[in-house]
Amino acid sequence: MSARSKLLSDTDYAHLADFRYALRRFLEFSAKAAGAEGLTPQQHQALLVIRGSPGATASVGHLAERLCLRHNTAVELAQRLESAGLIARHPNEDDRRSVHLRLTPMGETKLAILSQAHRRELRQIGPEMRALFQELSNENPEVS
Amino acid sequence: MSARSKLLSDTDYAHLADFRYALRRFLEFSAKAAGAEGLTPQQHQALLVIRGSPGATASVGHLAERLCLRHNTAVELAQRLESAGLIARHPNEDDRRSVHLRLTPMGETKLAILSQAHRRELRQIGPEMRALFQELSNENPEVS
DNA sequence: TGCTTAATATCGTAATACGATACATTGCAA
DNA sequence: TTGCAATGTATCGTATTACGATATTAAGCA
Repeated sequence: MSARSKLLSDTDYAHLADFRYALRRFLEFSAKAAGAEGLTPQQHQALLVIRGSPGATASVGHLAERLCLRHNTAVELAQRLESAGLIARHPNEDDRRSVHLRLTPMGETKLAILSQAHRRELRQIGPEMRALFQELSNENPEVS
Repeated sequence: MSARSKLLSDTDYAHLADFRYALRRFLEFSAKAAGAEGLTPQQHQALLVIRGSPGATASVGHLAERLCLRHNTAVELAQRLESAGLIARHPNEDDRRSVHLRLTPMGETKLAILSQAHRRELRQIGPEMRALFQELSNENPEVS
């Protein structure tokens, strides 16, 4: 019975699939919202990382870490954000290898709009997501 | 006060950022797990959609819908899955425009391995995710 | 000073999602 | 039944972007 319980039933697969579908719809919502503000999804998330970091500032390396990206990808993303006028680079006086990324007023405004919309959406889907986690956690309850 | 409550504090941004970070780490876990089985993330998710659909079969259109992709992208994805020997196409007798996509034994095996790992991971992060939803839902509690 | 490490930057490449478009089949209406 | 719009799948060219490999600059330390 404990060996059997590791196998997945049709229902288990359906639950996993439903969870991923919910996730994708959220990401789709997020991408559309970003697009409505003229941002790519990654640009939006980069702004959120920066704004959500201590002092509302982040280094390129920190950005990479929080976005689960390689350093060079974060560099390119930061360059595009700067070109778009959404962030500014400030020299780091303490370590001149490093750079402080900070939002411009335009970046602030767009992120504020997006974040309000996202908080609303997350509150909407919260109950469904919690239920999905519940279902996934309750299947085959006491199994190694 | 009801106008003020729509604005976001530093903490609000941090919570949103933490939530997205948790999401990305899960997606990163998922991508790595798929890669360990020789699959791209989209291939894995396509297998899950098909397997989780009624009758363990799905049309290209249904695949597109559940993956939040355009039809043509789903076609290409299905082609790559077929080339990789992970799915097979079966003619739909009822509607010859349509195709039934179904997992091959190899697809079944790899999806089973991945799904067990994912269920484990989701049970792990479930409490954290629930807490994050909680925090997001509890900020500025009674606001339009 | 010289060496190692760390942070950011540059460049070429590959993967993939998309728009536009085409083709085949179905179903409906006249 | 014939014609036409709608539906499902397929093809092709393009653009974006994440990556690996590599380079550059600065810090830390023996």
